[in-house]
Amino acid sequence: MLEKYDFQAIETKWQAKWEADSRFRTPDDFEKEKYYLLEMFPYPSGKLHMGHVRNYSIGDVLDRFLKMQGFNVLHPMGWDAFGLPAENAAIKNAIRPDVWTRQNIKEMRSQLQRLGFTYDWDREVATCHPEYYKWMQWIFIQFHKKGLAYKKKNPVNWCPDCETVLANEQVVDGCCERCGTQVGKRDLEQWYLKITDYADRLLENLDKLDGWPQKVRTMQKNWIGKSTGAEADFAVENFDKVLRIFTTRPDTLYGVTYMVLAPEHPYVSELVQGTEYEKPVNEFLEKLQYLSDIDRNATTLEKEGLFIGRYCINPLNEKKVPIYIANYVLMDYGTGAIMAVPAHDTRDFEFARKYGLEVIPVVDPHNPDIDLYDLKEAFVAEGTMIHSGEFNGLNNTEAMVKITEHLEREKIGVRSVNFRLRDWLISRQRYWGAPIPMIHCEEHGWVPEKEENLPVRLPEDVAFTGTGASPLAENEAFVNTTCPICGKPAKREVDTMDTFLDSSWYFLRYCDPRNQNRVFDKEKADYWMAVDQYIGGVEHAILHLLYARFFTMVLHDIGLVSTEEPFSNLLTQGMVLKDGKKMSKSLGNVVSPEEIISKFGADTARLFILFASPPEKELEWSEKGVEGSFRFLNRVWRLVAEMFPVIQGAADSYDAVSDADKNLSYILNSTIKKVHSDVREKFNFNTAISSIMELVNALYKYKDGQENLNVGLLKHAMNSLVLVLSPFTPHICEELWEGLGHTETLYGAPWPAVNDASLVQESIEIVVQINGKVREKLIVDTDLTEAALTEVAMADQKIQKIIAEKEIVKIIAVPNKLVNIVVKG
RNA sequence: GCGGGCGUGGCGGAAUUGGCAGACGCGCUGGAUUUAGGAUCCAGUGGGCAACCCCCGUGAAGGUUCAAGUCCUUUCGUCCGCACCA
Repeated sequence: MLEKYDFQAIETKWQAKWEADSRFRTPDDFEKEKYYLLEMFPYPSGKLHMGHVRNYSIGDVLDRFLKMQGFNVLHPMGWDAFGLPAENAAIKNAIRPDVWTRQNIKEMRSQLQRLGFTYDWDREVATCHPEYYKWMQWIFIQFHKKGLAYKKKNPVNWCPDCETVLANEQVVDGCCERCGTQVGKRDLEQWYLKITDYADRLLENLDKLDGWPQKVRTMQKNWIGKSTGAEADFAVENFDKVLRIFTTRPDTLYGVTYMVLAPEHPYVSELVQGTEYEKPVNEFLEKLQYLSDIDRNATTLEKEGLFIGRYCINPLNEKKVPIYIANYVLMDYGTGAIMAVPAHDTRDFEFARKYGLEVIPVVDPHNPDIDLYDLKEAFVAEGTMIHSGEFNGLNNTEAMVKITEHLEREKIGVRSVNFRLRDWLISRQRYWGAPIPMIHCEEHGWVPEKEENLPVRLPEDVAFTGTGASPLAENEAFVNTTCPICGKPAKREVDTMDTFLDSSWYFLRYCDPRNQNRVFDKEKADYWMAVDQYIGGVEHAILHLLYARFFTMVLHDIGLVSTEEPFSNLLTQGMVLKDGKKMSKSLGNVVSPEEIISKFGADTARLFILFASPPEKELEWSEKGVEGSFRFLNRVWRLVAEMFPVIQGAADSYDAVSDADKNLSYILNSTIKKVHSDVREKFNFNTAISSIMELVNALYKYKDGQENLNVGLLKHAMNSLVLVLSPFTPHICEELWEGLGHTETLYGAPWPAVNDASLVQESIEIVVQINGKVREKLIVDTDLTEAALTEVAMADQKIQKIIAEKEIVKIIAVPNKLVNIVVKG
């Protein structure tokens, strides 16, 4: 064994050995109990950052730990390799995106290996690889067959900087999620996936995902945004069409005092044509066009509207109400038209106030503090129906049902459900993505490429000018093809897929990554799926996780896999901060993993990251903290090295003779137990590590404080220490394990057994309180009864002194914990 | 505005779920050893007090309880998500 803790030599040695022995390959052993452990795969941007190191260190501890528990663990890694940065690099540095990406993958793969992670590299996938995107295209065609992929012309979010469209989900505060540029609108014909068909299931299943953080479930729930209500038809005076509105409050129909259309509503121009209102309406529309989405959607935006000179008739009470257009009504939700009930809707109330519109209360709160006829704000809570004809006196929630039924009976409305979730726009006007495998034929329209012709390969000779349109459109050899149906000349789709499609099923491909004939084998997928533990950043709470759920459901429905939900348990790890801020180049506070590894080693880097904070919390990077972790590993190293000659040849078994033996044995066994439960049940790696530190402290104390060392106990303690520490810092532990005389590698060695007998203590310290304040601590026999405990406590001199002259009101005794004496006077 | 989380020493963070607040680590103070040390070891380290076996202390205020960091009510601060979704 080496004299000094030479982490560099040790880490290189064991990484090479693991690799040479193929230690991390996972067989499809259907007989064994499986555990599918997955961390979100990275985009190969060039180098790993600390967030990656944290994410993958968490996963690696679990892998190593679970292997020790005997599970067949699938722990794969791959690359989310399509995407814009590669293309930008192509434009900027005149390097091909595939070359750039491959270089980055190579670099990052070697960084991952330098951290000692247990990935099964035989299962590596890269989404930009034709073997992968072939099946991506195949899946797209299956979606198309099921009617879940369609093309539609629509105003779409357009990022002028990235020069591509964005899904609604990729627009953050009206800006491009990636580059922050303000997003505009463009009318384009684009491919969509019908995720809205699955809205209800995506929502309902959330309740079953109890292994997910509540926060993520809530975010998805809000994103899907289901609201139940009714649609109702309002006739328009002197107009042949009816206006259909959507409301979640059909109970307030009698309180309607005006109507509001989205300015883009298709009826608006007809309604004002040739009237004095035409001009102001057009001006209003024009003004609105100049408003970006960001302003248009802000709640702070002053509500503005315009009467358009027309009236419509409330179908329930025949009341004639004016029609407005206003900036707060959106065309792309509901029907683009609302009935306004200012008494019971805050937005309508605000608008009515501004334009002096009538307010009619129809729900009575029975609250003396609220003057229904001089409302200060809209009343939106429950109450009793008033001014509502035959519905008067009902509770308003009952009235909702009754009025909806009435609408349906009279054929003037229907029960209706609306979702905020929109269909997923997946076309991207970019090069570096999977080509959408569709062909346009003059005669047959859009036709999928024949499956036997997949993949539709990305051509390599493409010019990147950086100007708007899809680069593939310039490549005639790519564009010109023949119709799969009639064989006549036809043109390929030149847009590529949103990269979120690639990452929506990669976890399924890992189950059978080299399959040439099928997307994946069902038996293998059924064995491995669902992912037992998924780990990644919370920034993917909505997009990626929702899309992946959607894909898995569709693939389930097609019969490709039995699982409907892909991820049973989800852990969202916190960010890595420096000086309280997110590490970023612009702030200049980035700590590079490489630097830490070369200075302290991978084990220290992993240990610090796991020790400094629980995984789901933010982690504050601390150079001093890293040094502390390094110090601890050195302390372990010296301890084992010093004990090695002492315990050499001893058996790994012992009788605890002295009190010190018993004490050490107790600490040892409770540490093994605690590390197990901290890791397995709670992912509390920080407390697991701190208890190992306590064990090391106890071992130092034991060895320095004893005349007669119990060598069997020490041998067992050293072996156990190395075992329980190994998931966190595998390299040093392998080296120590070897030094302790083991010939098999530590990876996959069984977890040490807990000796329950050692955990039973003869005596225990209890606390004696007077009126809830600790006054004395006593060592007593374990498991004393309440009566016996009380007796011991009362007999104590100090306690006697304090309670003398006082009246004892009550005594509470909790075995093995405390006695509380309540006194008066 | 709505929804969710979080407030504990100088710092990162513990506390078997109502039972000794501050584990473990960082930092700091003193000492030992060393030619030297940013190495190692020992002791101390929430505040107050000359001192204690005393008093105070988990953002603030109130409550429940023999007992509250933990439960309830109110409130302040902070972070995150959604944000005119009818």
